[in-house]
Amino acid sequence: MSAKSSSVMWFRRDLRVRDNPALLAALDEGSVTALFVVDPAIWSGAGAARRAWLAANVLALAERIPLTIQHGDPRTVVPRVADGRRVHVSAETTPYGRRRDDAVADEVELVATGSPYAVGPGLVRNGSGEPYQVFTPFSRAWRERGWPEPARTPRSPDVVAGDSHQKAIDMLEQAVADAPFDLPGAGEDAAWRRWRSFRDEGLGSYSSERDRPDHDGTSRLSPYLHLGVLHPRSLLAEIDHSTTYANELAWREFYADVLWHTPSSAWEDLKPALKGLRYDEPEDAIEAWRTGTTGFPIVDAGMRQLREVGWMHNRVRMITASFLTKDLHVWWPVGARHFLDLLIDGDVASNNHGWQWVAGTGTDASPYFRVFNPITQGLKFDPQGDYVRRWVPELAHLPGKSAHEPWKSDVGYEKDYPLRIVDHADERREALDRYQAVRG
DNA sequence: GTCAAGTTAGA
DNA sequence: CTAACTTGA
Repeated sequence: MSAKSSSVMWFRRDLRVRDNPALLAALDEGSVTALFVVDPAIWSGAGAARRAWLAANVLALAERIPLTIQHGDPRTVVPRVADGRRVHVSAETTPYGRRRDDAVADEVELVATGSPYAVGPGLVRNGSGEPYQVFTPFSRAWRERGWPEPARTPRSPDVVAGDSHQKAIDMLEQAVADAPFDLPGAGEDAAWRRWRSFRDEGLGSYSSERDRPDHDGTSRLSPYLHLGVLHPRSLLAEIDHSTTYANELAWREFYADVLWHTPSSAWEDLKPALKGLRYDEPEDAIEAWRTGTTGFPIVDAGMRQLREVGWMHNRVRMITASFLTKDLHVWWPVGARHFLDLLIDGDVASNNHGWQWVAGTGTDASPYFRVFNPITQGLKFDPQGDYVRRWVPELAHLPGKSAHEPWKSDVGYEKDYPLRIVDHADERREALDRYQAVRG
């Protein structure tokens, strides 16, 4: 392009300046209007913590480059701001994002460069050209295919200030003020500090420590990856691709790929095999699950961690999800919805397919009869009971692993910890019976 | 330590 | 045909 002009960079799930190919593509055309649109369709459906986390990261980006902040339906706001100019984006791959972008592209020239993933969803195929349905072979092919090097960081990006909507800025600032608890540090610099600290101190022991909810052994990078404050390619460039952490990033890419091929799997069973399964709607028990008062220590600890900090250790996500679906026989979207309302890293692809993995309706040739035992899982992964005591004050007086089995202690219930709402052995059999019934 | 058990992907 | 699969009893 010879005569440099002007374009728009519309930020969505890529709230960063570093390693942002879409931003570079926009800058290649001349001066850039950097736009963020507070979309009521997303904003009104998000809980206070998710709104605060998004707002804090948008405002952090606005401190780095002049950001034009607007509010309203992107289908009308983006064309108005563009005013005939081209609009650059990172490709969005979720069902809502794709519908929205298709609609916006009817009104403006929308140019997609890159995506929130190292390998764009849809690009990894098996030998027959079909999408993978099982993680392990996907991850092998994903590694073999590879991805580009990180994009360069623009030194002094020519971003020009535009008209912001004061109401939109007020909404963001109010959301940060209304944060229900302390959030991680927002913005790219905080994200990179967390990455470097994890890379230098946590990566070596990650494969064994990641499964321990009582230790700080996870990366805690998911909230940044969720909003694109970090790009996974930036991280992969600094580590060995055979590491367990790279494999966890591959899970994220796998689920995005699955959702790309089957958008309906966001809220419906991916595999129809269990369509006829009988589900319950036990309102009181579901509420006990949400509030962390089921009487199963590891389940309650996880559910309270979720409410209190907007994040839950992944091992415990699986345990609590198994409890809702297998012990309470509740359809997985009920749990997926609750997680998405509260998790600051809640991502429709990873969250909902993780739920389907547990429920047995998802990918993976996983046995439908997999039922987590909440007590043995607790004893195995929180062997000293530290995690349970940290999140369940009614059990804080029980020493060591006895916190996992208050029913075995004379003083187990003296702080009013609730009795177990179900018998796990009974409900396990019930779950297996129901699966058998639909399989004939 | 062994078995229970379903599905996929690639040899 | 066989290995693999965030497991439980």
